[in-house]
Amino acid sequence: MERLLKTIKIAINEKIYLKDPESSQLGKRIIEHSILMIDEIGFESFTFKKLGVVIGSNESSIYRYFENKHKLLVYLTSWYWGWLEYQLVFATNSMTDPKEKLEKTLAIVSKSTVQDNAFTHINEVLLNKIVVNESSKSFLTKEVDLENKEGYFVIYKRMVNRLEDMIKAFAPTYDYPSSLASTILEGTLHQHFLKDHFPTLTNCDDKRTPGDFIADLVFKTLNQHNSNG
Amino acid sequence: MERLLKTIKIAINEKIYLKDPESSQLGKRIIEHSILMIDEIGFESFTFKKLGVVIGSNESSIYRYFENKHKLLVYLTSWYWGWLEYQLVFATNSMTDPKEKLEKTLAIVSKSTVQDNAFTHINEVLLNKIVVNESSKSFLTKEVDLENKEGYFVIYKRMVNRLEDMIKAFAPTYDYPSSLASTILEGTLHQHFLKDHFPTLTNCDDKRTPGDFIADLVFKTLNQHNSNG
DNA sequence: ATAATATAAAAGTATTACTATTATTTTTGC
DNA sequence: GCAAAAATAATAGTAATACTTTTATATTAT
Repeated sequence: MERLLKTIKIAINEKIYLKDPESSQLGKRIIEHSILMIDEIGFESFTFKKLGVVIGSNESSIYRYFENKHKLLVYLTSWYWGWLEYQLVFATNSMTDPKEKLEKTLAIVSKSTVQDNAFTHINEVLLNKIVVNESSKSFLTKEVDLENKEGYFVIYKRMVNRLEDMIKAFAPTYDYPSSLASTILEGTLHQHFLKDHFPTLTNCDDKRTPGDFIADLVFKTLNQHNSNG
Repeated sequence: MERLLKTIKIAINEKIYLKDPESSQLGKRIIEHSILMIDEIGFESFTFKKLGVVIGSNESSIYRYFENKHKLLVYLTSWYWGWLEYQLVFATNSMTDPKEKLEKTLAIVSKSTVQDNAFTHINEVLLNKIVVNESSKSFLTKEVDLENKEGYFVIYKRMVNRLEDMIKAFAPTYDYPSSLASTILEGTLHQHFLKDHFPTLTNCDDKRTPGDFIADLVFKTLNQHNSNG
């Protein structure tokens, strides 16, 4: 998989950036260090000026890649979902049994991220932390409808729709396949957050993971549905 | 209920404000118009300066009530959860059947908010919209652990724990009562958001509500659990 | 070698998120 | 009803943010 991914590029909607950060060394440094910095100080405190200082570059040069830090966040989360989607499709493509396929899918979307060395300038473990802690801010804005229309969130939506399809294949008459799919993704992220900051609001920890909870929830729901109509 | 609530005050942790906004006319105007304004322009664009202009008061006077807009958001969401908690306890207190009680609870926490005239300066419908669109930003911060330790989120946590207790009463051996409880609250808000902005990611609309989805999810899960162990 | 492009440096602007000081108004305690 | 205290308003000021613009320098492509 590693070798294959080295030739693969996660395709991000061109409207999100002014200049493709994958097209230059500076662009890659922007991505690499924005991940480190947002993880370290949080999205609110993160600025292009501070980023410029640590990558030894000028604020104005960063503005030639991204209009503002919000679009950079949209880029980073899109990249993450594209990367996860790739893993998902790769791992489940050959599977035929709907149950196995759904199980594998849940395992992939809810597992703790491990470093993937295929993309040397992207730290996937930290990017996953950013998705847990910051990604809601990319769509909880007044501009969400406009940006959605422009296609900023297509990768995420495609991911939810893939999950929806797997749910339908396993339980064709279930009434809420897309609501369950979106709940799986958001719910998993939220349980990861609670595990780290509000342990009394979750039963998840290092032994019973958010993935275990979600798998239990999904299969209890769909099995009950399949057996009782 | 209306008359009773007129004598009730939602108790908010005193560390969240510098001066209790319920203690003066100016304070109430701050709350009233911050709700209108955050709903209208969004939390990012909302400033104390703009609020001062519309309430005909000075920026510096607002700073005597709240240190910054983040604490005001924490106050507003706390008030909302306290208000919902009150309705929940009031409506379910006399119930004895665990199933009925859980059903009623789900109905209350997931229903579309209607205006409550008991608190004249608070528009609960708009406040509910703010909770859907902005409340995640109150805890997705680098300061969350510190603020949690200071008790900023006690009301929300108490609400999740009440839900957890109802789940336990109905399904005493279920493994994930608090994870399910937190998923119910966050999931409901998220489905409301999707319904308004990403209709392809949810099956909920005006006919099949987020409440219907969540009730279906919860009872399918817990019934399956109760019958299969 | 020249032109085109990318990056860096510097300066400037409007706004934000405050703090501090002083003046004025309102409330309260006697 | 008056003085003291408290609350609010007005004004000014600061440092940082979120940019934009201009110009200079370096890099790359033809």
